[in-house]
Amino acid sequence: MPRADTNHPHAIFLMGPTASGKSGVALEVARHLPVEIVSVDSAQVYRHMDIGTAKPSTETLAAVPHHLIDLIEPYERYSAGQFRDDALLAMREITERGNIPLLVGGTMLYFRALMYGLSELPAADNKLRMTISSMAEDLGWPAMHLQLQQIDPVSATRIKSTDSQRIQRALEVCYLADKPMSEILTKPRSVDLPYQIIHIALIPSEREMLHQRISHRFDEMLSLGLIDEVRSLLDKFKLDADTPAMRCVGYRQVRMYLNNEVSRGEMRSMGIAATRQLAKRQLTWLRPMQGLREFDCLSQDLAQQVSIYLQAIISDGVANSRSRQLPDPYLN
RNA sequence: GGCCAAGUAGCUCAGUCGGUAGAGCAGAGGAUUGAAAAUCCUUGUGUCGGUGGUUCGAUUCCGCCCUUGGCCA
Repeated sequence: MPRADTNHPHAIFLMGPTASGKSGVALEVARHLPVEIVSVDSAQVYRHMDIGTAKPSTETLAAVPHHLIDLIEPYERYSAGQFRDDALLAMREITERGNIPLLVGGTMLYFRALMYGLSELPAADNKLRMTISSMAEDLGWPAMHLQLQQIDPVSATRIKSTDSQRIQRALEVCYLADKPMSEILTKPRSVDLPYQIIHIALIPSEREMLHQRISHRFDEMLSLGLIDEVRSLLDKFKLDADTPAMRCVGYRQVRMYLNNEVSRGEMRSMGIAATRQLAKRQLTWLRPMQGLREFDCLSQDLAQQVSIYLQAIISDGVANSRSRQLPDPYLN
C-alpha cells in the first residue's frame, strides 16, 4: 500500500468517465494552482488522432503544460507499464519545477498501475503474439486455454476460456518468463509513489444525462471532421481492424463505415453506444474505490467546486487522510 | 376506394400444426497486471395492435376495426 508521507509533494488524480468534463475542470484548476497536466488516457497518446480522442486544442496545449499526449504513431503500441514509467518521470520533473502534477483521465488501469504498481511481468512480444494468434486460428481459443491449463493451472482457472486476450497474454508471459504467470503475480510489487495524492472522481448523478452528453459529443466530433480524420489516417498508415489504434471508440466504427461495412446511421449509433459502454466500464472501476472525493459532473459549477476544494486542501498542506487508506485491490 | 403484406421486449425480428413466447442489438450489473477507448462474464414478463366469435383454453383459427408499407384505381 502506498504510504503517504506529509513531506511528500502533492499530486492530484482527477478521474472520471468519458464526457464527464475532466478537461474543463483541469483548466479551471490550472487557473488557480501551479499545476501541469499529465494525461492518463490510452487514446490520446496517439498522434494524428485528435478529434475522436477529444484531445485538448492546440491553444489549450500552449496555455497549460500537458504531458503524455502525442507520444506514438497509430501503428505503434503503448502499455500500462510504459505509462507508469512515463508518468512517474513526468511527475518527478513537474515537482522539481515546483509545480503540482495533475493527472487527468479515464484510463483506470493506468491509474491503478500508478497507485498499486505492476508485477514484474515481461513486456509484450509482437512475434510471440503473432505465433499464438495463428495457433489460435487453427486450434481455437478453448484449445489455447487448455494449453494454458497445462503450464499455469492457476491462471487458467482465473481466466475464462473465452477471454482470448488474457489467454494470449498469459501464454506469452509464461513462455517469456519460463515460469507460470501466476507465480510472478504472487510476488510483492514495488509501489513507489512518493506523493500525497488527492483523489477526485467525477461521477454523474444521472446516467441518462451523461448519455445525452455522449451523443451530442459524438455528433460534434462528426461535424468537426472525424470521418476525414479517420480517412486520412487509413490512407497514411494502412491500419487493419485489430491494431490498437483502430480499436479506439469512434475510430473503429468510422473505419467500418469507410469500409462500407455499415451505413452512416449505423456508424453513428454504434459509435455512441460504444462510448456509453466505455463510460459504464469506467464507472465500474470507480465505484468500489474508497477514499475518493466525488463530485457530480452534471452540476453547473463543477469546475469551481473542484478548484475551491483543491485550493483548500493544498493550502492546508496535508492531503485528506482518507486518500492514504486505499486498500490494495490485488490483495484479497 | 380495392387488393396484398406486416403489426410480438426500447430497436430489428424469430416462433407457437391452439396450452400466454425467445434471439441479436441496446440497456443494467460485474471482472480487469505491458492491447485496457481493449477483452470477457452475468442479466429477457412483454395488454404477442384493438375488439367480437369458435374453443375447456386464442398471441396462434375466423370476422370486423385501427396503424404502417407496397401495388392497383
